[in-house]
Amino acid sequence: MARRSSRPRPAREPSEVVGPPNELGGLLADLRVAKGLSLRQVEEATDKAVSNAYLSQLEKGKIQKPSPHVLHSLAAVYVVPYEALMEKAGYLLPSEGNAGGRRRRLAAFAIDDLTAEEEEELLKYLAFLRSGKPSS
Amino acid sequence: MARRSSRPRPAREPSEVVGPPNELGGLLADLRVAKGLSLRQVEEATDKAVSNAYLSQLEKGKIQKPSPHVLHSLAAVYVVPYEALMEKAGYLLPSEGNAGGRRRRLAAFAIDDLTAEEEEELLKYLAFLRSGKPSS
DNA sequence: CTGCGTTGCTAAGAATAGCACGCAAAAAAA
DNA sequence: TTTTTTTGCGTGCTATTCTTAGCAACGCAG
Repeated sequence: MARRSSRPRPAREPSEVVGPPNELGGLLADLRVAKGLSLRQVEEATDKAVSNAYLSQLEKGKIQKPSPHVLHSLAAVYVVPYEALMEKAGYLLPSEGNAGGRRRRLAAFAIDDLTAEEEEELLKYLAFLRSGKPSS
Repeated sequence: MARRSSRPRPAREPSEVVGPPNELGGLLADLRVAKGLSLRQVEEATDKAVSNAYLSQLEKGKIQKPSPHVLHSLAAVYVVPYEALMEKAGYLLPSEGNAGGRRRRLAAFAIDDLTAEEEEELLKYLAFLRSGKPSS
């Protein structure tokens, strides 16, 4: 299997967000044992969102990129913050959640008060404005 | 700076992590058009991290759970912060990303690249939007 | 000892993310 | 016009996530 027809491509690394590969599994296992919970108890605590079998694979490092939905459920059971698990899974850089060092001045008008609907309307209008102009 | 407290807050079901189903596709399409980029130009801009074919399916709502890795790449191309796409994809609750209480009401989509004229046009349009619409 | 329940774990499969390839239509060039 | 390029989008296909059953080992009554 895994027979490539032909890939002359230099096998580009997708340059991922970041990621320690296997440490997540051990962390999840430690968290569970620290809470004194069994695999099935965790499954029950997540309201069947994470099966005990899948959690086992997760802890043994057989899953490389668990869905954020799973991480969120587990973060709720073990009390750790969701961000921490996301970071361990390689979905977030160590301090990516609150950069804020960029984008300043132009946002000076009322965008802080935008509702989601207004945001989308503005975006569509901007798309219309620029529909013929490649920037720069 | 007057504070608009009359934001129509959409009720949310406390069942799932979050539940905007298909809104992500339209948002991504709007962002791309607003930048004046084609599907293949975005693929190129992400350094082949997101194929044009997949981006098409993404914009048409055929993909339900895109990987955060994809969202990260797209957030880099369109200037929108990573958090925003994660939230639209249903991976984050509207105020989950920042535990420090720092409220970064983003909605700063392509604002970094706005020209002065575009900013003025947007401001006018926003004024128009808000003058004609009662709060739902 | 023989059930009976719980533990972690695995095998096999269903479901889906994501990509390479290619096509029809629109746009641009000739 | 015709030809070429670019556009978005559909079609297989692979890799991976996640699920449903089930297994072997353990402890504890009876």
